[in-house]
Amino acid sequence: MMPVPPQPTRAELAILRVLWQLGPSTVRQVHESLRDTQDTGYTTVLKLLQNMTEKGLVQRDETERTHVYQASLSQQRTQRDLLRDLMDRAFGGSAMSVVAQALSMKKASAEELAEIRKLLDAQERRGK
Amino acid sequence: MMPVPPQPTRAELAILRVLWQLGPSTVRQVHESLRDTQDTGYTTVLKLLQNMTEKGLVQRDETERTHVYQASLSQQRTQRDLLRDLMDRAFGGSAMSVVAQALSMKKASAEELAEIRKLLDAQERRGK
DNA sequence: ATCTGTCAACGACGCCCGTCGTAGACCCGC
DNA sequence: GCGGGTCTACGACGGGCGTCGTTGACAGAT
Repeated sequence: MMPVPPQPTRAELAILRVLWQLGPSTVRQVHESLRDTQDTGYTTVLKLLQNMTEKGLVQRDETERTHVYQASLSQQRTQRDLLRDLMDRAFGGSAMSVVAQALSMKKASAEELAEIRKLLDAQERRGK
Repeated sequence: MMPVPPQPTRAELAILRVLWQLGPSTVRQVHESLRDTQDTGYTTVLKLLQNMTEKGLVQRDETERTHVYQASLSQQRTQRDLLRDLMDRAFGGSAMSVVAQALSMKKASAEELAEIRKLLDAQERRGK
């Protein structure tokens, strides 16, 4: 039993995104949902999911003949881990630099900006 | 000549961080500066830098016997590229999700929060 | 001229990742 | 029961990455 699964690779993350969107799914479902953007063979998806099961990234229900996979960690949690990692590796651990870059990248809409302000308020309240 | 260099790997990014901090440096300098945190052999650093030269991630001045390396892209630019990539892969391209995660991760200091507000103001002004 | 240390270059290795071909198990309809 | 379709399992491969050993060139000191 792996206590905390390792970070997903690119291909693995693509699969996780499908699982988060669809919920518990079979290989076939994942493969077809992935077909739209990627063109990965069926067995490739299967192999990935097997590897991911071994790593603890997904959990497999094999009571039925066609196994059903679901992500072990929530999307939120995974996003947090990935962002934390990048923050440490590329931004010297500075959350502010990340925010600055993110803001400078895309012209956020007025609503988004307001949303962010709300987040700021909440954060400030929590901090005091 | 590579128009736009590929994304640096983990080890490569560690080296870039040193180059950004020290400015143009020799292999030895990079190696010693890296010694504090990592324990990578000298030849490993050399090999990495050679690869990175080939990829266009760094530029090499070989007029002197001991070559001098410097990063091709600025830290800002690289941070932007990396964050963009992660945003697309893990956050569905939503800058706001990234900001939210970043804020929720670390309790930012009051000064940092104020700084972010300033960024927001600037962004809003630019947007209109 | 020789020795010693520093440096770049080259080649090799082990590992992981993504990909796929193939085989075996299973189920269903005929 | 037999054949065709679906599914998992297994093994292999090619490429990239990080690591290092070794070699050869060069420079400065003795």
